[in-house]
Amino acid sequence: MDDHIYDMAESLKLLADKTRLTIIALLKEQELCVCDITEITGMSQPNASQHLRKLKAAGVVNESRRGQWVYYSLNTTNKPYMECIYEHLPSMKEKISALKGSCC
Amino acid sequence: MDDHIYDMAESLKLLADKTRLTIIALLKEQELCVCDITEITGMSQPNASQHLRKLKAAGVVNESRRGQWVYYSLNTTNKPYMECIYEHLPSMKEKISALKGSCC
DNA sequence: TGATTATATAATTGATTAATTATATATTTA
DNA sequence: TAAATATATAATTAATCAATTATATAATCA
Repeated sequence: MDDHIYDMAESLKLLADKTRLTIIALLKEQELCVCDITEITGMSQPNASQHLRKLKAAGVVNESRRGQWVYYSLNTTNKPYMECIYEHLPSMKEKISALKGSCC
Repeated sequence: MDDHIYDMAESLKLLADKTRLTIIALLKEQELCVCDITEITGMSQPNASQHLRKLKAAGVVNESRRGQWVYYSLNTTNKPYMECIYEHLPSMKEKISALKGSCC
């Protein structure tokens, strides 16, 4: 019971960050590569990479390399207590459709 | 949309802490005073007080003073995206029933 | 009123962590 | 194979934050 609370707290720490929550909101719409995420958000590439690594380590996102590009997608089946958070994220459709896609 | 994500991240930071999550799990069972919480968890009184203050400032818990004692209760209606978290907290019934209640 | 109990606040300390800068690895293409 | 592009990792720095210690406030009771 104590372990469960500890695990929940550790998982929630991952979501309790503006940058990672933005990445999650984007990936909820569709899978994206790192360069898409940096273009949409304006964050640096190393910064995006580090946050994605943490999310992947916790099983929140899945990774798949295709050629030069590494695509990330959201794994919504991972933690049931995260569902209501995913559900209440704002839509990122507009930001994604504004993608120039100059990298991939 | 950016503001919403920022607000969500700030709110989630409150829950992303083992100590506060434990307090929330306890208050989900029933309202408790500060001395109950310190007795059940073994945390220090100033520590409990500080965490409760943060939770109250965010509207996560309600406060009511009755005599010497200040009772806290969980405000589950506050943030809809926290519902699934509250739902998946482990039961604290056993710990609460083991209360000696030597303070209040 | 003075002592006791319950709770809150303030100051300090140590640990955690996000972002940046610099560099390394991996894949593709000329 | 060399150059270019995409991504990852490492090291550093600055900021945030939890817990402790010490002290203050508030309510009750003798």
